[in-house]
Amino acid sequence: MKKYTIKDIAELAGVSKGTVDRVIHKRGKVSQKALDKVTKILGEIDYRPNPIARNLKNNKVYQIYVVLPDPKEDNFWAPCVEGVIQAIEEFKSFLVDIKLFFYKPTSTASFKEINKKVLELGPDAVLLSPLFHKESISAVNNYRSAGIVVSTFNSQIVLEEAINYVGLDLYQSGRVAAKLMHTIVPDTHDIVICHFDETLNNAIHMQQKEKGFRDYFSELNGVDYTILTLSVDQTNPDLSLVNFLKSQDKAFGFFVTTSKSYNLVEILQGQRQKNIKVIGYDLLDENIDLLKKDMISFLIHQSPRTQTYLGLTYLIEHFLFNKEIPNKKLLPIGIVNSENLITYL
Amino acid sequence: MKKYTIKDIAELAGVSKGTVDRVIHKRGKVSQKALDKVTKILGEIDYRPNPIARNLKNNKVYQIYVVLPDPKEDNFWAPCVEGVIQAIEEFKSFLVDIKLFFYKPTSTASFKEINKKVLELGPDAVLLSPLFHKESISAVNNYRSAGIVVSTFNSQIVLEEAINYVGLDLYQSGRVAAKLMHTIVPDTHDIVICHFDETLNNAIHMQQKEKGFRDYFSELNGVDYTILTLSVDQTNPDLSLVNFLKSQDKAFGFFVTTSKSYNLVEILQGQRQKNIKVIGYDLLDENIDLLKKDMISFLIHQSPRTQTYLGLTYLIEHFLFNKEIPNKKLLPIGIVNSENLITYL
DNA sequence: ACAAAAAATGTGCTCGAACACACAAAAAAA
DNA sequence: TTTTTTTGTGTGTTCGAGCACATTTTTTGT
Repeated sequence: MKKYTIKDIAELAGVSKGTVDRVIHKRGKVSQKALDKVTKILGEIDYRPNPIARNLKNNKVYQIYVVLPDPKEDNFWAPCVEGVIQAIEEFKSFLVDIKLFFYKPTSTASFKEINKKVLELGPDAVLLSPLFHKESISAVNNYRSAGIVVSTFNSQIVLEEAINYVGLDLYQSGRVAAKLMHTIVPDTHDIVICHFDETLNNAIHMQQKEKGFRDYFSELNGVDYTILTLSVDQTNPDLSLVNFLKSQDKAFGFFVTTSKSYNLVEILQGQRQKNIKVIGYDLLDENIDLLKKDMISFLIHQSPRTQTYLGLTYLIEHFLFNKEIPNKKLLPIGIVNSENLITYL
Repeated sequence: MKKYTIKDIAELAGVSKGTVDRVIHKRGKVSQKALDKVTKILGEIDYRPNPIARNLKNNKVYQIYVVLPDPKEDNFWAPCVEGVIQAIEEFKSFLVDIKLFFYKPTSTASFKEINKKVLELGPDAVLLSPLFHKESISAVNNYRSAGIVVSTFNSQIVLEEAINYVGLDLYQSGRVAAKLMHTIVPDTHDIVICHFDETLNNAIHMQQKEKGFRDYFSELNGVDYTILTLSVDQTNPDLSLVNFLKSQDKAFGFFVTTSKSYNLVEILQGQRQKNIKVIGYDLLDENIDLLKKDMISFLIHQSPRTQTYLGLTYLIEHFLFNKEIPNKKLLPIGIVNSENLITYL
């Protein structure tokens, strides 16, 4: 499998490399005769420009900025930062400059402000966690008008034109949780879906997960579970939750749609019969601890670290080597128990 | 974060780029004075040679050969070939040449023959599936004496010097299966470990998995399961298996240590009570079918496709960009049920 | 002191693509 | 026909590292 260069083509076509260049890039003036000669050769061989030579000539430092919630505000985002750091480390020698920008996950104003700032700095690409749907669409459009490539991770947003996304199919993850619940909870017992988030700013996430969860059970024949939904936010503090849980004597399986399973387990502790089953999301330290103690049966892993790492490598390799960015990269939905846990850390 | 070039260093140190080159590569003669000047600058700045320029100058087509069992003989290996094809596709434009070599998974002679052939061809690197332990060690040593880089995948072999490995921790995967079994099978029931392989050439694999499985249960306190082991090979055909299973009335959970779960389910079908639980390995079409029908509870995913893909990218990026090859890359042990199945395909 | 050898250092070319620029050939205008 | 413009084509430089070769400086031997 011979690798052809522009010079090779020039010789084969009996023209100079300048002419070949003009034909390939459709720039400048080329006579019909020369065009024919070169396109003939181009059709006969499989010419792929050497991405390394191209990049060397380019000699540009690409600016890629990552916009995500501050992990100090919500620990869920800490692994995302690790993924970014890993990418920085791995591409240190290359002409890329990766910078992190944090916003407050509880504040749309902060989100807008940071995106404005990033837009002004004018990077080549932005990897964005589009937590707030409306504001994200506007931010993405602004970036695009400025010719900035945008990729998203963790939550999908809907736009007319497709946008690059790395993350989970959240609806499907709800179905996965349901299947697990179905496997471990006898069908005479009740199930509670808990939307456990202090600010409810993960609303879209939680809805998609709930839908997947409920769809699974409603598609089952001959089995009827009772499934309740419980939303907890700032206007609905722990006390009311405790009261609710007390009143639901039969509830047996709990599906927590956020990373706050540990919060639920804490409240349930001692409160009810020991034999309840909890399925939740994310490998936070608090959750890991309870998973090991069998107080959480399964955790669904959203691979936050992989999301940012992959999102970044796609962008970097696009700029450096002209690789195509996959439009939609859905990561495997990881089912984690106490034994395969370490293989995910 | 400025990126320095050799020319930059030469100017800063007041010498020519030739001298800087000699200092960096410790070749040729350099005066103490010049050495000091250059090392001083080198200590002050963070110089990283541009891997792209280096590779361009190199201008060598790296030969990387993949040696694995013929997927026509055992379908387990088909995804491995897909992983190789994906890597070929992705690095088409680069100066790498990836070739596939198949051996018969039932024949050590074939394994030796193929490795001899590959050794004679003298590639730059070999990605090897070391199915036969003794023969693999000898093959790896031969490659190394010839200065060929070797990486392995799917099964780990033990050597004095470390060898690159991409794959699962098989012992741990046995523990994962045990934990799952523990979650879905009441402790009054018996469990059978099935080593289901026509030729028993996966002996090491199966032993590691069994050990992990048994260790998990023996570490449990206050619960005693009865765990039986059943080996099936050519000298022990289906009939004897059927007889065995008939005699074990209490057996309830089955752990199949190979990808042949479908074989077990086929035999069990109609033979015994319906409510048995099977946990096995690998997303073969036959297994997937049974997983969807709930006749297999969980499949453990060994990510064969990812194993070869990753193993290859490590080698390629090592040659092209001087990246370090991770000595041991243990992939997450994927727990697969009917709902997260599609996210693994 | 002077030539020869050895040591130290600088210069220049290569890799492949990209692109500026110079120059030639053909076509249009004088 | 000559001049000017348009169109077409080839040459040469750049990017950074690597390495061969040329050149300069120092050391050694007589």
